Amino acid sequence: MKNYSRQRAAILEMLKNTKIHPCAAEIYAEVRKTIPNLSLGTVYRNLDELERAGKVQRVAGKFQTDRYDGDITQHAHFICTKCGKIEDYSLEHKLIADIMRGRSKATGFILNYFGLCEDCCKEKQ
Amino acid sequence: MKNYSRQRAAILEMLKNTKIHPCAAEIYAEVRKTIPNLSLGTVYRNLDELERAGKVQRVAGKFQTDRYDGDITQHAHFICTKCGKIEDYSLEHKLIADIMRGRSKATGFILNYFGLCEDCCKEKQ
DNA sequence: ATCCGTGCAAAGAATTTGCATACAT
DNA sequence: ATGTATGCAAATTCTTTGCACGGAT
Repeated sequence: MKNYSRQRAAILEMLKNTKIHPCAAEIYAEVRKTIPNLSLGTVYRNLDELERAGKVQRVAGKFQTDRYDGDITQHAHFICTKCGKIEDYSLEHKLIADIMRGRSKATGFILNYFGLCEDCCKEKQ
Repeated sequence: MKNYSRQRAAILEMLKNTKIHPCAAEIYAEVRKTIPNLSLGTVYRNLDELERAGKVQRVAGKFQTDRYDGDITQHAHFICTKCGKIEDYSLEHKLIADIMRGRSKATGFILNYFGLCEDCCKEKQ
């Protein structure tokens, strides 16, 4: 996938330079400052595209709106259960080790991993 | 919260007895076999209620539809990137340790944890 | 009698899509 | 010239909500 549209490049750029893990509407509002006639549909299409190309990741969570992260290195997220803020943590962070061992005050964590299930592995194609 | 409606009890029961981590529509279809005039709004209202009461959990993920889990013990999910199937794993499972150490073939994992961020901790109330 | 939950249908929010036009190669 | 991406608006999909009625305590 090439990045030859201004829109796509600007969306990717914006995601690389923010720490707020924005949703589509927030990306739209921000990039519109540079490209005023940007449309929301274009944001959605490009987020799909960028995600499938592995240049961006959707944050796994319990949001009512998809949130995106321009940092595709392996890291953990802390998600505030009150305000929804998302913070990045390295996997080596002490807090994470504490949580995994049940020694932290955080209310909980989720560990989800991805891959092909057995059935899908068997299928040709 | 009491469980004194047939509908709520049936929804909870269904979630406790399935391993498919269903979405609201799947719960609706299943419970309707027993309570044919059940409405979808009631399913949504009860899922909210049950989640807030901690009797059920929404699965954190990248779905386009919320998925629910009647197992509220701490465990991990394996999510197939092709068909979307969700499988349960205990946190002690060897595969998880392997993934955490980068020794597994799974494409990736996410570790998200929840709690109050600093700002929200500071707020009165 | 009171409170809470329900079914139904309408409303709302988030996301996707069709189409004619415009841009990149 | 050809591919692909865009803006716009309509359409879909998922979820929430208002309201009058029914069931539980």
